[in-house]
Amino acid sequence: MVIDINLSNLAGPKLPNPPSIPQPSLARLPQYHHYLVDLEARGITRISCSQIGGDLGYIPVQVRKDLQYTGIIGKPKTGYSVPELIRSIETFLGWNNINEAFLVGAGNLGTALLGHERFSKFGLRIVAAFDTDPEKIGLWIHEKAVLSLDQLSDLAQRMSVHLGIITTPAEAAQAVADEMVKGGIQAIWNFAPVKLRVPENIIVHNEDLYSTLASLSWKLARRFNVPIQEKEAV
Amino acid sequence: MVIDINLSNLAGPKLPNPPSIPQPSLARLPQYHHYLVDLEARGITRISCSQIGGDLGYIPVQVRKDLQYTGIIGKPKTGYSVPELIRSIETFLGWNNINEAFLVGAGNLGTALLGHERFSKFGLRIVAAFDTDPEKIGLWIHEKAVLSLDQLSDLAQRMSVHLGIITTPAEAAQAVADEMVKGGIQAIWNFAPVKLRVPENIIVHNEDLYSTLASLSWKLARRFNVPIQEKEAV
DNA sequence: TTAGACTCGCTATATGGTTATCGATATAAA
DNA sequence: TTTATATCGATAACCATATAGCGAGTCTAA
Ligand SMILES: NC(=O)c1ccc[n+]([C@@H]2O[C@H](COP(=O)([O-])OP(=O)(O)OC[C@H]3O[C@@H](n4cnc5c(N)ncnc54)[C@H](O)[C@@H]3O)[C@@H](O)[C@H]2O)c1
Ligand SMILES: NC(=O)c1ccc[n+]([C@@H]2O[C@H](COP(=O)([O-])OP(=O)(O)OC[C@H]3O[C@@H](n4cnc5c(N)ncnc54)[C@H](O)[C@@H]3O)[C@@H](O)[C@H]2O)c1
Repeated sequence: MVIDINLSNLAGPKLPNPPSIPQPSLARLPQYHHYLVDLEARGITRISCSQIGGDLGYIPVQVRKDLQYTGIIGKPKTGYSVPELIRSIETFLGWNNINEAFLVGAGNLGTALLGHERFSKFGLRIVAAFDTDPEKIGLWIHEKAVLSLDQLSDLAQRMSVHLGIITTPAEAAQAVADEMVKGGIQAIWNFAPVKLRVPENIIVHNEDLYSTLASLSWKLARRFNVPIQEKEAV
Repeated sequence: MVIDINLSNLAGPKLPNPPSIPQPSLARLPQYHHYLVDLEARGITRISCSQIGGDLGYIPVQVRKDLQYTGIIGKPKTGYSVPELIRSIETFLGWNNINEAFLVGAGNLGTALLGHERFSKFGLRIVAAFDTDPEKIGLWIHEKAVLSLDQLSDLAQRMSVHLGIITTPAEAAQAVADEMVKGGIQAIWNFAPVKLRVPENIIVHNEDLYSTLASLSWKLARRFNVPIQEKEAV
């Protein structure tokens, strides 16, 4: 994996309802999706697991298992229908229904996310940003209004927004999460490198860039600096 | 749970040298690091696995195993020395030696990364950006020069830069990766949602935001729209 | 000084995801 | 029409990681 860091249960203690699909499989589905959309654009209508696996670097069995979770059924010899498979993944992931989201922390990273039009293709629409910096409140960033954090919980309730994105400094993240929970937000996408304390039923996913960085620098260090460690390594 | 997605073997086929630390453990180390730095700032000098686990949502055994990979040794009853533990993690991850990096794709996301000062605390210094857009070449973004992509491989060799960051659109990512490999870059941090084809010995980590998004929307969909699926779920 | 409790470190087991194997089926070519 | 081949779907073996259990050491407090 790139090492997936997947981590997979990086998030925390056990879930009440274990998911019916392995987390790593879930994480691979978007990759297949990107690949398939590209195929479709090139006019290819049918595809086999062996082909997908060959192109993406997985063994065919794994691809087949992953795809089976979406409920698709293929035909022997010919494989799957590309458009059907794309629809199957999208439906399975809930990318047909748009999730509206609030983003908090209109800084470097927040601005980048606000400007990412393509999210709407994947079921995500960021409808507003929030901040505490008076300089930022009132601005429009990538056609989205930056509002005061005070308004968040009230607006989230009134607009039935269920998804929150946190791109504030680490110190502020917990307070922001509390505010989101107060507003009835169900799921949080957290870019700050802290473990959030939220009620059991709230879904939290951390996007920890430092985890990836750690893997990279560990491997680079191992490769360059330290043939000494080589022998220590198991 | 958060569920980390990192998946960890999201990246691809097997590595030649299996790492001496499980990928999930590697991904958790930065979390401990953040937590410990916070503790140190608050003047706490000793810490136990139970305490760490309680605060971060892991069971003590797992914390202990993870930390053991860094080579730290604790004392019964008192636990670990906080500053010693921080140093141990930093050394293990190679965060003491700075890795210089080139970033390609000075767009939304690239700009955010270029502006992130704190990376230098974690062994990463982005020294220059590259782009193909004539409007961008020649600009300075967050005190870093934006150069033409043509110069990349030559400069990478001359400056001995070993790490490359890709924040271009998906279509351009493969060509950029090829250019990086040509320049002798050893490790690539890829934010574009594509599988890169690179020689065996190149380290690639994908930061696939869509994977996280997929998990979130799958869970939200499961929660809201479809009690029907509830019974299908295993 | 001594009893007690807490925590580390090691070894063993359990869980879950990945990989291999096998039979069935549809397509294509003979 | 028949035969060969590729692929799917399901089951089973395998492996990595997470969890549990146990013994040993050290600090605290009586
Ligand atoms: N930018 C990156 O490349 C990058 C990389 C890795 C991790 N991160 C993480 O992402 C987060 C954001 O990073 P950034 O570079 O965008 O930071 P930033 O400083 O550019 O932006 C943070 C924003 O949050 C706002 N903010 C501060 N306190 C707030 C509060 N209590 N409520 C609401 N808003 C508040 C600030 O006004 C600012 O607009 C950080 O936690 C950082 O560790 C960023
Ligand atoms: N911005 C986000 O929030 C976000 C979220 C998820 C994924 N991503 C991914 O990150 C990548 C970058 O996203 P973005 O929003 O920053 O895009 P962007 O369009 O803002 O920036 C892309 C930059 O790459 C440059 N570029 C294009 N072709 C190039 C080439 N061949 N060589 C060098 N540079 C080239 C462009 O000139 C532009 O400056 C995309 O692959 C996107 O899918 C971004």
